[in-house]
Amino acid sequence: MSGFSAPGCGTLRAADVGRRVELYGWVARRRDHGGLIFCDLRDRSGRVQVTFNPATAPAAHATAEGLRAEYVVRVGGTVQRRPEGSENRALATGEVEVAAVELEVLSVSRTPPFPIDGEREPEESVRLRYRYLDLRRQRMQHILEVRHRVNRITRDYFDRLGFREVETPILTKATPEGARDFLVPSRLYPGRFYALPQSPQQMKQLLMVAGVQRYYQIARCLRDEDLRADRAAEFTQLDLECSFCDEEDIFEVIEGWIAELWREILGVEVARPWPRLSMSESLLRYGTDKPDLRCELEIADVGEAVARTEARVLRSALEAGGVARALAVPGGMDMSRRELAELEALARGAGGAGLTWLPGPLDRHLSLEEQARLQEAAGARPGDRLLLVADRKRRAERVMGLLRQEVARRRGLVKEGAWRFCWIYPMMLFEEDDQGNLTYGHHPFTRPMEQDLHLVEERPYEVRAHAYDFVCNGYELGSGSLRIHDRALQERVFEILGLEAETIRSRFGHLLEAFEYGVPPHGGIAPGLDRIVMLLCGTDNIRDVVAFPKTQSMQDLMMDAPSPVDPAQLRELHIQVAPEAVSGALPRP
RNA sequence: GGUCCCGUGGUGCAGCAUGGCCCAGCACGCGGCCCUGUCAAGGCCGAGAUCGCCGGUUCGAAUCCGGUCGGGACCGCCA
Repeated sequence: MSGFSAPGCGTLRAADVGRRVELYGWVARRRDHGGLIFCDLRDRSGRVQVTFNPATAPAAHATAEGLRAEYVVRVGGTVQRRPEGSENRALATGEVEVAAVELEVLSVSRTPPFPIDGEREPEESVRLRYRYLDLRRQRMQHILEVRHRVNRITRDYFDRLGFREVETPILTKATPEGARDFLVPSRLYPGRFYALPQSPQQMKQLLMVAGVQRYYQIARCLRDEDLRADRAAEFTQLDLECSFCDEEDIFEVIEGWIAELWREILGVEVARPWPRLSMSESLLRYGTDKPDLRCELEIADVGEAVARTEARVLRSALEAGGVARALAVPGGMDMSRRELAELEALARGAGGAGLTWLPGPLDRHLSLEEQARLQEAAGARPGDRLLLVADRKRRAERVMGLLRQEVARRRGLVKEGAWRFCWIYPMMLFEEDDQGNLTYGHHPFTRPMEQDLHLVEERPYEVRAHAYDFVCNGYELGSGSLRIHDRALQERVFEILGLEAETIRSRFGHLLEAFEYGVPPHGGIAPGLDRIVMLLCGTDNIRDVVAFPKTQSMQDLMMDAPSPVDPAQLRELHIQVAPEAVSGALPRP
C-alpha cells in the first residue's frame, strides 16, 4: 500500500469522472442518513465528498458507520458526477463525488480539542498546545504554502542575480552590544560559552573579504529580548551582502525581489521605484521610523506657532528644549470627550507628558491669534480637531506616531488593500541613547557618508550614514547599510563609540585583521522574512507564520520548553544553577 | 522592569458594573436512537463545568478585594 502517488482530495474535477481512484486523508465530516453515508475527506489540497452506499458496497458502508472526525482513512472508489441538483458550488470539487467501494481506517482519532474547520479560532494557548492540529486548518496550511513559495522564489531570484547561498555558524561568539544573546555552555571549555547568532552580520562581511562577492542566506537569527506581535525570539532573515555595490544597487535588487514575490503570490504589481524618506522626515511627519503610508495624516511641528505662548503646558516643555507637535484630525470636531480621554490614556501609556487638544481645555490659555497660527501650521481645515503634544523630541515623536496610528485606525483612514512601500534613507550614523550617550544608529560597521566625514569628531550627530530601512504599511521589513571597509575608519568609529582598545581587539580583532588583506567595498541588507510572509498572508501576528512558535513569554506550550535538565547534563557543562532559580520551576502548561 | 485586556463543560461565547432569581445559560461539538442525496444534513433523547488557582470580605461570591498562574496587546528593550 502506497498512497504516495494518490491524487489530492481537493484536486478532483468533472474531468476525472469515471476514474477509479484511491484517496488518502482525514475525515472532515460525516453525514449519516441511515442508509447513505456522506463523508468529506480532507488533505492539504482540499476536500471531496465520498459516498458510502449500503446497496452497492455494504462492507465499506459498515466500516463508514464507525468513522469519526479526524480518522485517517484510505478510500478506494470511482469518481462520479453528482446527481443533477446536488452539486455544491461552494466546494472546488463540488461537481463530483467518490463512490466508495473500499474503506480502510489507517488511524483513529480522539475527538479533537477544537474543531479543525471551525470558523472561530480557539484561544492562542490552545492552538499552541496542539499546534499539530492547529496547522491542519486550511488557513495555516495556506500560510505554510506561502512561506514555502516565498523561500523558493527567493532562492530562484537571487540565484539568477548571481548570489551564492552560504551557511554560517549557529554556534558563534557573544557580542555584548546589541540585543541580549542566547548562550550555549561549552563542555570542553569550562566557563566559556558560545552565543547563538543575532544575525550573521560579521560572517557575511568576512565572506566579502573571502571573495564571495554576492552572498545570501535564509538565516535564523536569535535575540533574547521581549516579544511583540511582530517580533519573535527566533526569526528568519533573508541575509544578503554584495561587493562593489552602492545603495542604489541594493534598492534595485530588493525592489525587484519584492515585486516578484507580490506578483507571484498575490498577483499584484508593486509600484516602483519606492519613495524615499529621510529618517528625520519620517520621525517628524509620521512619528515613527516605520510609517504606514496608507494613511495620509501627517504630523506637523508647531513650535513656531506657539513660541511665545502663555500656556503653561506648552511653555514649560518648550523652555526645557522640547518640541510641540500637532495632528489635525479631519472632521475631528465630532470626537467625544470619552474618545479624547482614551487617546490621552494612550499618550500617557507611551510615557508621554500628556495630550491636549483644540478646541479643548487649552482654548482659554491661547490667544485667538495663536489658535489661528496653530491651525495654519498643522494644516487644519474647518471642522478639524487638533491634537497637541509638547514634550522632549523623542517622546513627542513617539506619542504622536501612536496617536496618528490610533486615530487612523478608529476613523478608518487607512486605505485597505494598498501596499505602500518606502525606503527610510538616509539615516544618521549616531544616535543618543537614554543616558544621553552617543551610540550607533544602525550598527557599528555602518559607513558614514563621505561628505559628512569631517563632522565625525566635532558634530557626530550630524553625520549621515549609508544606512537604509525598507518599510511597508507600518512594518519595518528590512534594514541594511553600506559597510566600512577601511580599517582605520572602522577603528575611528569604534573609538567615537567609546570602545576601549582592548574591547575592540577582543571583540572585533578578527574583522579588523581581515580588513588588512584587501577588502572589497561592500554593503547589504537583511529583510525579515516572517514579516513579509505576514503581509502576504494578511495576518498581524508573527506566530501565525511560524510553524512552531513560542508564546509571548517564550515558552513552547507543545514541547514544554524551556525545561529543567538532568543534573548530570549540567555537571558535564560545568554549570551550577543558583538556588533561588531552582525553586521557580515552570508550571506544566 | 512597567501598563492594560482576557481566563466560565471539549471549543466559542452570555452572565460579572447593581452578590442571593445561577448546584450557571446559549451555540457548536460529544454519546445513543431514527432517517437513502446531504454538504454547518435533519429529528428525538442524553451526558458533560463547583466559573484558572490560592486566600479574603460577606449570612451568602462566577460576580467584590488581594495574591498567584496562564494567554494576549503595548511601553521600556529589540546593534
